[in-house]
Amino acid sequence: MSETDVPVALPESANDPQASVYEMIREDIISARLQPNARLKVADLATAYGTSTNPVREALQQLRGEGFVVMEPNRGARVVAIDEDFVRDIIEIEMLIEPALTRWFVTIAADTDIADLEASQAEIEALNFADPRQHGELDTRFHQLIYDRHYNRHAAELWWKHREILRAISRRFPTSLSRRQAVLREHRELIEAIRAQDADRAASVVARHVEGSGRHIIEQMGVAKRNGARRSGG
Amino acid sequence: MSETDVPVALPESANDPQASVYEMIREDIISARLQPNARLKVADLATAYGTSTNPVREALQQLRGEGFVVMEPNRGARVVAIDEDFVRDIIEIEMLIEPALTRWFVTIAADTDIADLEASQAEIEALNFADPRQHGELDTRFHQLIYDRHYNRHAAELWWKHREILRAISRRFPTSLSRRQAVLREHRELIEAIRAQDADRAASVVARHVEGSGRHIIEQMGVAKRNGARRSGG
DNA sequence: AACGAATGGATCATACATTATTTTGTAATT
DNA sequence: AATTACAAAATAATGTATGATCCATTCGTT
Repeated sequence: MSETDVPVALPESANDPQASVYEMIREDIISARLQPNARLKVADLATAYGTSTNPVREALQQLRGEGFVVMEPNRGARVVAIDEDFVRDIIEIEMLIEPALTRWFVTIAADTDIADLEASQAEIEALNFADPRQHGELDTRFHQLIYDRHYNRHAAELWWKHREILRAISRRFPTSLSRRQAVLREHRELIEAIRAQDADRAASVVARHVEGSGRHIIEQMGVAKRNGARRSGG
Repeated sequence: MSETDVPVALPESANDPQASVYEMIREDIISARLQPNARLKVADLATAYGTSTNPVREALQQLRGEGFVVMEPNRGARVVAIDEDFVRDIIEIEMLIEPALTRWFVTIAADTDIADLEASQAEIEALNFADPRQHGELDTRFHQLIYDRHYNRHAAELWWKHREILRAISRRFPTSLSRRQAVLREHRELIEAIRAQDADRAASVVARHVEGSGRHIIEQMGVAKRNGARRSGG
């Protein structure tokens, strides 16, 4: 058997009969049920997800366009390696884009917008990280309130794409206590800066927020990797 | 017939028998042979490009991932409108990314790198915009010397994707004399800043370069649109 | 206007053909 | 015996063809 030729680790996110093949494969990549560098054989996937090969082929193309899958001509598809570099790359791009999107929001934010942000933040604080998955959704919604308002749909969609990847990765790891505190603090600080119409401050808070998020994810990935290596005998 | 239901304007970029369906459709979208908002019917495309439907469907998924095509469930694909907003969106993102990539290059550039840049610039000046297409290639190569060195492959690939779109659009329009001068001037200035290890200056030159490029494209698009409207009776 | 049939076309399911890659087996060479 | 070279077989990607099903729009009727 070759290098990382994962032995058909039956994916089985095929619970939701509503989900498309694309969504299921994507979910399985993100949740690491389909491991990094695993070969994605069309026929295997088709049987695993209970469809024909046609939808699988299209799903793989789509996933390639979104960066979840890499393909070589005549050699098929593989799961992209979501490693520290991958996260760092995305975070660096977000550290450029999110502050820019935030600046625009500061210039157009009305009282109702700020009220929405506060309501969203209140939900986050009420949940208090009890459910990682739900926290991820609330946190995403908080930032979405800011970025969805931007006229640059390309940039907003780029954020969304990156966000979904990062959220999915984060879901696999616990959030440290210090990171929890930082998240809440930075959110409050961001709302303050927006209320004060201080674009520079808002932008710098966001940059710090994104960087901290990335740093935390990468640290957690390192922890997981070390643990994984230790128990990889089973 | 519905709104923009382009009447099967036989694409026919099917000259190159080597090119994949994906490449041909992409080329036809970029060169506006497939017009904005045109419906992309799988069966039509298959016959037009001389393939079966399967490769077409896969190509469309890929193009969707790259933003050339928009799809609605059960309603198929359409060519995305490459209008002023589209260009502005991309340019704004590039105005964030390219300066950042450039800063890194300044920190690692060796004498040979600068020599490469100068050689590339010499080629550009020798051609002196005689062939728009070739100029586009040389100009792309010039910037590629800088960006390909970056460790952030995601960012570099994002640049490349955007670059190809912009280059293709530019090819449709002439370059004004003032823009030609600005391009040459800014390239030289960039080389100077890199040689002087002045990251700030290099970054600001690049930002200006990108912005000017976008402004020029958008102006030319406006000219073309007005001309097109006038002769749209034929 | 409301409703149901007819249509066009996307999407999905199969089956098969073709081609490129990888593996495997065998023989020749060192 | 180990290594290299190469042919044959297996594997899997890619392309073709065809029919079924589902969805959205159009059209005719009430």
